[in-house]
Amino acid sequence: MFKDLNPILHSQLRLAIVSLLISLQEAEFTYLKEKTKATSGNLSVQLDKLKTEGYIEITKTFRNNYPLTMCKITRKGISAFEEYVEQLKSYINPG
Amino acid sequence: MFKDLNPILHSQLRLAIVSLLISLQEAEFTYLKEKTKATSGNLSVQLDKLKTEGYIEITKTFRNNYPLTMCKITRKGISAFEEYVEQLKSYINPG
DNA sequence: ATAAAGTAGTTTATAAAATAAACAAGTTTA
DNA sequence: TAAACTTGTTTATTTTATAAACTACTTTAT
Repeated sequence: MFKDLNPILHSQLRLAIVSLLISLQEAEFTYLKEKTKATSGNLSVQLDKLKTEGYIEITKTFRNNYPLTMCKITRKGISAFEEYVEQLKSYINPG
Repeated sequence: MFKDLNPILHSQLRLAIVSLLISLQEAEFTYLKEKTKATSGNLSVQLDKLKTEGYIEITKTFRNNYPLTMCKITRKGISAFEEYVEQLKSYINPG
């Protein structure tokens, strides 16, 4: 009847992050922060969860002397997102 | 870009409850418990939250000597659900 | 050269939510 | 009349989300 919702994706901020990365492939920390309107701390924590789950990859470099954190969606992240959407449908669509 | 997700509905159990009530109009506590596979305690707490929010009405009677708790969706609950689905679309659909 | 302000984050502490365990109040069955 | 069952509620615990505080370094102004 109701499929279990992937708890990693069933979070407003993590869902927004993954949603952005799905369409962009990759994005910078600061870009994600601006688009999601999250605080740095919250974003940092949620990115780490997504990374731990293998849904994104994080690479740290420098640009113009400043730290630059790049986040990239993985294949696992993409299919988890697609599954999550299917799970949601079991709640949204009657029957 | 991303609409805020109604936190009352952005919960696996509460979403399942409301989803069921949307199609049935009303349902008994025990029925909801069976369909959602929730524990009684969890169901009790979440029904109370939905009631407090005005999304459902709860009426308590007896049937065959046993307590009978009936839950009914309200107009407010219906429109909150519809809004929630719209909010979700801003995450799911690119653009 | 150095203090003040800014960038880009991380870590830790607090608040909120979900869940489970324990309890209540009765009913039925053996 | 005791044991087991029904239908829940309340309280305690765990998990999760969020915010506050901190780190580390850079740039700008003095």
